[in-house]
Amino acid sequence: MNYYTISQLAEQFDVSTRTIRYYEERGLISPIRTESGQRLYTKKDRAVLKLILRGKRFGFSLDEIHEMISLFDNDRTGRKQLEKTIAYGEQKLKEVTERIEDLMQLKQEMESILADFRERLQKLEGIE
Amino acid sequence: MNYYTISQLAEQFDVSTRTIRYYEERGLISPIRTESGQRLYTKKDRAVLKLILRGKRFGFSLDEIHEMISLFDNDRTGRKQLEKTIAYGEQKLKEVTERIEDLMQLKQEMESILADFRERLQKLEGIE
DNA sequence: ATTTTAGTTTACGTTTACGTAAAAGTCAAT
DNA sequence: ATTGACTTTTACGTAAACGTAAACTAAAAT
Repeated sequence: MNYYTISQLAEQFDVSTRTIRYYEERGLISPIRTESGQRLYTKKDRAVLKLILRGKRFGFSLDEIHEMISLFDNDRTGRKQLEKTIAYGEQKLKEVTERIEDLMQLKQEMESILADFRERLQKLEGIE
Repeated sequence: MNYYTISQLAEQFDVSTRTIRYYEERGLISPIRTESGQRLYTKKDRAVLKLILRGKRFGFSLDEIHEMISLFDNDRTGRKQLEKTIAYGEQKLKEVTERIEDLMQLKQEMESILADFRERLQKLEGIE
Protein backbone atom coordinates (compact mmCIF):
# COMPACT_ATOMS: atom_id res chain seq x y z
CA MET A 1 0.00 0.00 0.00
CA ASN A 2 0.95 3.57 -0.68
CA TYR A 3 0.86 6.65 1.52
CA TYR A 4 0.06 10.33 1.15
CA THR A 5 1.74 13.14 3.06
CA ILE A 6 -0.39 15.79 4.69
CA SER A 7 0.38 18.42 2.09
CA GLN A 8 -0.50 16.04 -0.73
CA LEU A 9 -3.91 15.47 0.76
CA ALA A 10 -4.29 19.17 1.45
CA GLU A 11 -3.63 19.94 -2.18
CA GLN A 12 -5.90 17.22 -3.49
CA PHE A 13 -8.85 18.48 -1.51
CA ASP A 14 -7.95 22.16 -1.48
CA VAL A 15 -7.86 22.53 2.28
CA SER A 16 -5.06 23.64 4.58
CA THR A 17 -2.82 21.26 6.47
CA ARG A 18 -4.07 22.95 9.60
CA THR A 19 -7.55 21.82 8.74
CA ILE A 20 -6.46 18.22 8.37
CA ARG A 21 -4.55 18.32 11.64
CA TYR A 22 -7.56 19.86 13.27
CA TYR A 23 -9.71 16.95 12.17
CA GLU A 24 -7.18 14.68 13.78
CA GLU A 25 -7.31 16.76 16.97
CA ARG A 26 -11.04 16.16 16.98
CA GLY A 27 -10.54 12.44 16.50
CA LEU A 28 -12.01 12.24 13.02
CA ILE A 29 -8.96 10.86 11.30
CA SER A 30 -5.96 8.90 12.60
CA PRO A 31 -2.96 8.65 10.29
CA ILE A 32 0.02 6.52 11.19
CA ARG A 33 3.41 8.09 11.87
CA THR A 34 6.93 7.53 10.66
CA GLU A 35 9.56 7.06 13.36
CA SER A 36 10.39 10.71 13.07
CA GLY A 37 6.75 11.61 13.68
CA GLN A 38 5.52 12.51 10.20
CA ARG A 39 1.94 11.72 9.42
CA LEU A 40 1.22 9.22 6.68
CA TYR A 41 -2.24 8.81 5.22
CA THR A 42 -3.59 5.63 3.63
CA LYS A 43 -6.24 5.38 0.92
CA LYS A 44 -8.69 4.74 3.69
CA ASP A 45 -7.67 7.91 5.50
CA ARG A 46 -8.14 9.73 2.24
CA ALA A 47 -11.64 8.34 1.90
CA VAL A 48 -12.43 9.44 5.44
CA LEU A 49 -11.23 12.96 4.69
CA LYS A 50 -13.38 13.01 1.59
CA LEU A 51 -16.33 12.01 3.72
CA ILE A 52 -15.63 14.74 6.24
CA LEU A 53 -15.47 17.40 3.57
CA ARG A 54 -18.63 16.19 1.93
CA GLY A 55 -20.36 16.25 5.29
CA LYS A 56 -19.17 19.82 5.79
CA ARG A 57 -20.58 20.88 2.45
CA PHE A 58 -23.93 19.63 3.63
CA GLY A 59 -23.74 21.70 6.76
CA PHE A 60 -23.11 18.88 9.22
CA SER A 61 -21.03 19.78 12.25
CA LEU A 62 -17.79 17.93 12.91
CA ASP A 63 -19.48 16.21 15.82
CA GLU A 64 -22.22 14.88 13.59
CA ILE A 65 -19.69 13.81 11.01
CA HIS A 66 -17.74 12.07 13.72
CA GLU A 67 -20.79 10.00 14.57
CA MET A 68 -21.42 9.17 10.95
CA ILE A 69 -17.85 8.06 10.42
CA SER A 70 -18.08 5.67 13.32
CA LEU A 71 -20.91 4.08 11.39
CA PHE A 72 -18.50 3.22 8.63
CA ASP A 73 -15.36 1.98 10.25
CA ASN A 74 -16.52 0.54 13.52
CA ASP A 75 -16.23 -3.18 14.04
CA ARG A 76 -19.56 -3.67 15.62
CA THR A 77 -19.74 -7.37 16.14
CA GLY A 78 -22.11 -7.65 19.06
CA ARG A 79 -25.76 -8.06 18.16
CA LYS A 80 -26.94 -5.20 20.35
CA GLN A 81 -24.30 -2.94 18.91
CA LEU A 82 -25.28 -3.96 15.41
CA GLU A 83 -28.91 -3.17 16.08
CA LYS A 84 -28.03 0.20 17.53
CA THR A 85 -25.86 1.01 14.56
CA ILE A 86 -28.62 0.08 12.15
CA ALA A 87 -31.13 2.20 14.02
CA TYR A 88 -28.77 5.15 13.99
CA GLY A 89 -28.04 4.63 10.32
CA GLU A 90 -31.71 4.54 9.46
CA GLN A 91 -32.21 7.77 11.34
CA LYS A 92 -29.39 9.47 9.45
CA LEU A 93 -30.66 8.07 6.18
CA LYS A 94 -34.02 9.62 6.89
CA GLU A 95 -32.39 12.97 7.55
CA VAL A 96 -30.48 12.81 4.31
CA THR A 97 -33.63 11.89 2.41
CA GLU A 98 -35.43 14.86 3.91
CA ARG A 99 -32.61 17.14 2.96
CA ILE A 100 -32.73 15.93 -0.60
CA GLU A 101 -36.44 16.60 -0.78
CA ASP A 102 -35.93 20.01 0.76
CA LEU A 103 -33.21 20.84 -1.73
CA MET A 104 -35.32 19.68 -4.63
CA GLN A 105 -38.06 22.01 -3.54
CA LEU A 106 -35.57 24.84 -3.40
CA LYS A 107 -34.43 23.92 -6.89
CA GLN A 108 -37.99 24.05 -8.15
CA GLU A 109 -38.49 27.49 -6.67
CA MET A 110 -35.28 28.77 -8.15
CA GLU A 111 -36.23 27.43 -11.54
CA SER A 112 -39.58 29.12 -11.49
CA ILE A 113 -38.02 32.39 -10.44
CA LEU A 114 -35.47 32.10 -13.20
CA ALA A 115 -38.21 31.34 -15.71
CA ASP A 116 -39.94 34.49 -14.59
CA PHE A 117 -36.80 36.56 -15.04
CA ARG A 118 -36.20 35.10 -18.48
CA GLU A 119 -39.71 36.00 -19.48
CA ARG A 120 -39.18 39.57 -18.36
CA LEU A 121 -36.00 39.74 -20.34
CA GLN A 122 -37.82 38.45 -23.40
CA LYS A 123 -40.36 41.23 -23.12
CA LEU A 124 -37.66 43.82 -22.75
CA GLU A 125 -35.97 42.54 -25.87
CA GLY A 126 -39.25 42.60 -27.73
CA ILE A 127 -39.42 46.34 -27.16
CA GLU A 128 -36.12 47.25 -28.76
CA MET B 1 -52.55 42.51 5.91
CA ASN B 2 -51.58 41.10 9.25
CA TYR B 3 -48.37 41.34 11.21
CA TYR B 4 -46.28 39.09 13.40
CA THR B 5 -44.27 40.18 16.41
CA ILE B 6 -40.71 39.03 16.77
CA SER B 7 -41.49 36.50 19.46
CA GLN B 8 -44.29 35.01 17.38
CA LEU B 9 -41.92 34.40 14.53
CA ALA B 10 -39.29 33.11 16.91
CA GLU B 11 -41.73 30.57 18.29
CA GLN B 12 -42.98 29.51 14.88
CA PHE B 13 -39.52 28.72 13.64
CA ASP B 14 -37.99 27.69 16.93
CA VAL B 15 -35.21 30.26 16.90
CA SER B 16 -34.37 33.01 19.37
CA THR B 17 -35.41 36.64 18.95
CA ARG B 18 -31.72 37.44 19.06
CA THR B 19 -31.25 35.33 15.95
CA ILE B 20 -33.95 37.21 14.08
CA ARG B 21 -32.54 40.56 15.14
CA TYR B 22 -29.13 39.39 14.07
CA TYR B 23 -30.41 38.60 10.60
CA GLU B 24 -31.71 42.15 10.49
CA GLU B 25 -28.31 43.46 11.61
CA ARG B 26 -26.84 41.59 8.69
CA GLY B 27 -29.37 43.11 6.32
CA LEU B 28 -31.19 39.90 5.53
CA ILE B 29 -34.60 40.99 6.73
CA SER B 30 -36.18 44.41 7.17
CA PRO B 31 -39.36 44.58 9.23
CA ILE B 32 -41.31 47.79 9.55
CA ARG B 33 -41.64 49.51 12.91
CA THR B 34 -44.50 50.89 14.98
CA GLU B 35 -44.15 54.49 16.15
CA SER B 36 -42.79 53.18 19.43
CA GLY B 37 -40.15 51.23 17.59
CA GLN B 38 -41.46 47.69 17.76
CA ARG B 39 -40.71 45.43 14.84
CA LEU B 40 -43.58 44.13 12.78
CA TYR B 41 -43.16 41.30 10.31
CA THR B 42 -45.30 40.74 7.24
CA LYS B 43 -46.04 37.43 5.53
CA LYS B 44 -43.27 38.29 3.15
CA ASP B 45 -40.82 38.83 5.99
CA ARG B 46 -41.88 35.47 7.31
CA ALA B 47 -41.17 33.86 3.98
CA VAL B 48 -37.73 35.45 3.91
CA LEU B 49 -36.98 34.12 7.37
CA LYS B 50 -38.06 30.68 6.25
CA LEU B 51 -35.68 30.96 3.32
CA ILE B 52 -32.82 32.00 5.56
CA LEU B 53 -33.34 29.05 7.87
CA ARG B 54 -33.55 26.65 4.99
CA GLY B 55 -30.36 28.03 3.57
CA LYS B 56 -28.71 27.53 6.93
CA ARG B 57 -29.77 23.90 7.05
CA PHE B 58 -27.97 23.40 3.77
CA GLY B 59 -24.80 24.87 5.16
CA PHE B 60 -24.90 28.17 3.30
CA SER B 61 -23.33 31.11 5.09
CA LEU B 62 -25.42 34.18 5.84
CA ASP B 63 -23.49 36.04 3.19
CA GLU B 64 -24.41 33.47 0.56
CA ILE B 65 -28.00 33.50 1.71
CA HIS B 66 -27.99 37.27 1.49
CA GLU B 67 -27.01 37.05 -2.14
CA MET B 68 -29.65 34.48 -2.86
CA ILE B 69 -32.35 36.56 -1.22
CA SER B 70 -31.50 39.52 -3.37
CA LEU B 71 -32.34 37.26 -6.27
CA PHE B 72 -35.86 36.99 -5.00
CA ASP B 73 -36.90 40.43 -3.90
CA ASN B 74 -34.85 42.76 -6.00
CA ASP B 75 -36.60 44.89 -8.56
CA ARG B 76 -34.15 44.43 -11.35
CA THR B 77 -35.68 46.29 -14.17
CA GLY B 78 -32.68 47.22 -16.25
CA ARG B 79 -31.75 44.78 -18.95
CA LYS B 80 -28.14 44.46 -17.90
CA GLN B 81 -29.21 43.88 -14.35
CA LEU B 82 -31.69 41.28 -15.44
CA GLU B 83 -29.06 39.43 -17.40
CA LYS B 84 -26.68 39.50 -14.47
CA THR B 85 -29.36 38.22 -12.15
CA ILE B 86 -30.19 35.39 -14.50
CA ALA B 87 -26.55 34.42 -14.83
CA TYR B 88 -26.14 34.43 -11.07
CA GLY B 89 -29.31 32.42 -10.63
CA GLU B 90 -28.18 29.84 -13.14
CA GLN B 91 -24.92 29.53 -11.27
CA LYS B 92 -26.68 28.99 -7.97
CA LEU B 93 -29.07 26.55 -9.56
CA LYS B 94 -26.15 24.55 -10.79
CA GLU B 95 -24.67 24.48 -7.31
CA VAL B 96 -27.92 23.26 -5.84
CA THR B 97 -28.20 20.59 -8.51
CA GLU B 98 -24.71 19.40 -7.72
CA ARG B 99 -25.50 19.26 -4.06
CA ILE B 100 -28.54 17.17 -4.74
CA GLU B 101 -26.51 14.74 -6.78
CA ASP B 102 -23.86 14.64 -4.11
CA LEU B 103 -26.43 13.95 -1.43
CA MET B 104 -28.04 11.23 -3.48
CA GLN B 105 -24.71 9.53 -3.80
CA LEU B 106 -24.26 9.76 -0.05
CA LYS B 107 -27.69 8.25 0.36
CA GLN B 108 -26.75 5.35 -1.91
CA GLU B 109 -23.64 4.68 0.10
CA MET B 110 -25.49 4.80 3.36
CA GLU B 111 -28.08 2.39 2.03
CA SER B 112 -25.50 -0.11 0.92
CA ILE B 113 -23.73 0.10 4.26
CA LEU B 114 -27.01 -0.40 6.03
CA ALA B 115 -27.81 -3.38 3.84
CA ASP B 116 -24.47 -4.85 4.79
CA PHE B 117 -25.16 -4.38 8.48
CA ARG B 118 -28.58 -5.92 8.15
CA GLU B 119 -27.07 -8.93 6.45
CA ARG B 120 -24.60 -9.36 9.26
CA LEU B 121 -27.40 -9.18 11.77
CA GLN B 122 -29.30 -11.84 9.85
CA LYS B 123 -26.36 -14.17 10.05
CA LEU B 124 -25.98 -13.58 13.75
CA GLU B 125 -29.62 -14.39 14.28
CA GLY B 126 -29.27 -17.56 12.24
CA ILE B 127 -26.74 -18.84 14.75
CA GLU B 128 -28.89 -18.60 17.83
C1' DA C 1 27.13 19.96 2.82
C1' DT C 2 23.98 23.27 3.00
C1' DT C 3 20.08 25.59 1.44
C1' DT C 4 15.26 24.97 0.69
C1' DT C 5 11.13 22.87 1.47
C1' DA C 6 8.02 20.36 4.29
C1' DG C 7 6.79 18.68 8.61
C1' DT C 8 5.96 19.02 13.95
C1' DT C 9 3.95 21.10 18.29
C1' DT C 10 2.29 24.93 20.96
C1' DA C 11 -0.37 28.64 21.42
C1' DC C 12 -2.63 32.69 20.61
C1' DG C 13 -5.79 35.14 17.08
C1' DT C 14 -10.01 35.47 14.17
C1' DT C 15 -14.55 34.99 12.06
C1' DT C 16 -19.25 33.53 12.10
C1' DA C 17 -23.41 33.19 14.33
C1' DC C 18 -25.30 33.79 17.67
C1' DG C 19 -26.00 33.71 23.63
C1' DT C 20 -26.58 36.43 27.54
C1' DA C 21 -27.09 40.22 30.52
C1' DA C 22 -28.18 45.01 31.65
C1' DA C 23 -30.92 49.05 31.55
C1' DA C 24 -34.88 51.09 29.98
C1' DG C 25 -39.21 51.64 27.55
C1' DT C 26 -43.97 49.55 26.22
C1' DC C 27 -48.00 46.60 25.91
C1' DA C 28 -51.67 43.66 27.97
C1' DA C 29 -54.19 42.23 31.72
C1' DT C 30 -55.92 42.35 36.16
C1' DA D 1 -52.47 51.94 38.06
C1' DT D 2 -49.46 48.55 38.63
C1' DT D 3 -47.77 44.03 37.77
C1' DG D 4 -45.80 41.15 34.45
C1' DA D 5 -44.63 39.87 29.97
C1' DC D 6 -42.52 41.70 25.93
C1' DT D 7 -39.55 44.75 23.35
C1' DT D 8 -35.66 47.85 22.50
C1' DT D 9 -30.52 48.95 22.20
C1' DT D 10 -25.88 48.29 23.71
C1' DA D 11 -22.34 45.48 24.70
C1' DC D 12 -19.64 41.91 26.21
C1' DG D 13 -19.16 36.61 26.00
C1' DT D 14 -18.69 32.18 23.52
C1' DA D 15 -18.29 27.81 20.73
C1' DA D 16 -16.85 25.96 16.38
C1' DA D 17 -13.59 25.75 12.91
C1' DC D 18 -10.02 26.95 11.59
C1' DG D 19 -5.78 30.92 10.52
C1' DT D 20 -1.37 32.33 11.69
C1' DA D 21 3.01 32.75 13.79
C1' DA D 22 6.97 30.95 16.34
C1' DA D 23 10.44 27.75 17.23
C1' DC D 24 12.15 23.60 15.92
C1' DT D 25 13.19 19.14 13.26
C1' DA D 26 13.43 16.25 9.20
C1' DA D 27 13.50 15.47 4.23
C1' DA D 28 14.59 16.80 -0.42
C1' DA D 29 17.10 19.27 -3.65
C1' DT D 30 21.13 21.54 -5.36
